[in-house]
Amino acid sequence: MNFSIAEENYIKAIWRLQQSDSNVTTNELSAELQTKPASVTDMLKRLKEKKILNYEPYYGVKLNTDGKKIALGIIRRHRLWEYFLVEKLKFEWDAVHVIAEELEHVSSPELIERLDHFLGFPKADPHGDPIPDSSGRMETTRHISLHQLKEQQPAVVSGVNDQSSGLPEILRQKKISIGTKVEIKQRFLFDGSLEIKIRNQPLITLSEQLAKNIFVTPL
Amino acid sequence: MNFSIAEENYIKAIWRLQQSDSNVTTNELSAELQTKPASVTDMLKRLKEKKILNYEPYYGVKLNTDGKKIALGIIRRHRLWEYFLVEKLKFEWDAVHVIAEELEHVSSPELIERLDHFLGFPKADPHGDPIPDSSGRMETTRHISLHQLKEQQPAVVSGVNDQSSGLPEILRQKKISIGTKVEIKQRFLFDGSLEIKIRNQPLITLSEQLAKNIFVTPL
DNA sequence: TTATTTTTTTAGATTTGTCTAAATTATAAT
DNA sequence: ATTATAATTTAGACAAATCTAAAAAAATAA
Repeated sequence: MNFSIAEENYIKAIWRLQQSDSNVTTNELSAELQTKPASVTDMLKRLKEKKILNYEPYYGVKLNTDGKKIALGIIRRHRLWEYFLVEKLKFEWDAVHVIAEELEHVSSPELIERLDHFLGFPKADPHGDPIPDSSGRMETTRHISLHQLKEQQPAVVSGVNDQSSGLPEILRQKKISIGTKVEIKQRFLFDGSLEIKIRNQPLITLSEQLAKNIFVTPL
Repeated sequence: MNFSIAEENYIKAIWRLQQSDSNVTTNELSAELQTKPASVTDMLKRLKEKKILNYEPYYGVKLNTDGKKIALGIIRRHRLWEYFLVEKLKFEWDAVHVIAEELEHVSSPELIERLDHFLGFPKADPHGDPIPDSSGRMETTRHISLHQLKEQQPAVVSGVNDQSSGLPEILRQKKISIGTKVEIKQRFLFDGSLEIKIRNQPLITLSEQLAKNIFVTPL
């Protein structure tokens, strides 16, 4: 079956919300996609017709097996293009998300297989998010946000939010990148800011906002 | 101003037809785009609103200066992507046209400038068609089809039809590629077929159909 | 030059994806 | 348990891009 760009965007959004939430509501989708709830309802009815999700009026929506497979195909295209944009075209990673959102809808399977090969079958995109293989399998790097990390618990930076711009600049300044070893030394309840230790450098301060956009894997 | 994918396809089609025809008719466009003449009329009225072409009911259409600039931007994107697909992803050139028709609508100017840089600022796409620079200028390689070449007139193959599939296979077999020196030795009026000479090889026969899809620059 | 054919446009309908406003259902609060 | 609030759906409208059928204009042929 074939999906329009609008449909693909809904599928992707449902998949993303479903990761944390299992059952996705109309309002959540409406916020995620910047459309009105009424439009979401319309689209969910159409996608239900296409048998890629379970939708019960008033009770939210969930992708079925087919729907998840389609979603992972879109994610795969998105992340491969992001990798291409950063590795080959030398974009900063905060600039690539918007462009990849367009490229991901180009629908030639052979294009994607060749792109994957050209890029050397990367396992993760520039934000640290895993790239599904052609059959939809991907590493489940279960990372949490640095904000959720326990104090004194060593961890490695494994990703950053792929939607937020301006992140590379501040991370460069703070000398944080994917792979950096970090540990929370102190947490201020007043503003949620953190004092963290990086290798043998002096303590640095991160705002709550920043810590929420950095993902880590505890060691 | 911003154009939809449908609008861009019309602009590109008008530009292409305008090359040989100056004044483009509704029916020509309808044939080129595989739509009904009535749909063409509708779209021409909308594009006239946007002031990128001159359209007089019953008297055809012509892109104005702005329209040509937009068209050349689309052509630029198309041809750069074709070059990428062949040179980097190792597609055969008859496979790339359809994919490039999708990629050409991805609308980030910075993407295209970086892609151009990454590819080394190529002057022509894999079919020999010149790539406009970022301000819309391009080499006017005035090539003619091999079918139109005069007998005994030496020429160099400078391009092939970018829309026809199966061409690389037959050209590989006949040992013809861009840059090959050719000369027509004999033309048969019966079926339009040609006997041509390539370097120091024995004469080979090309069908009229094939000769019409090969472009040459007379020497 | 008049009639016929072809081309083009107009009128009205359809699909996709969106919206607003109103109605309905579910959830939370008293 | 009833009411108020919040979430969701329905109904009806709209813009973009297409279509069919009919009307109008231009080109061609008798």
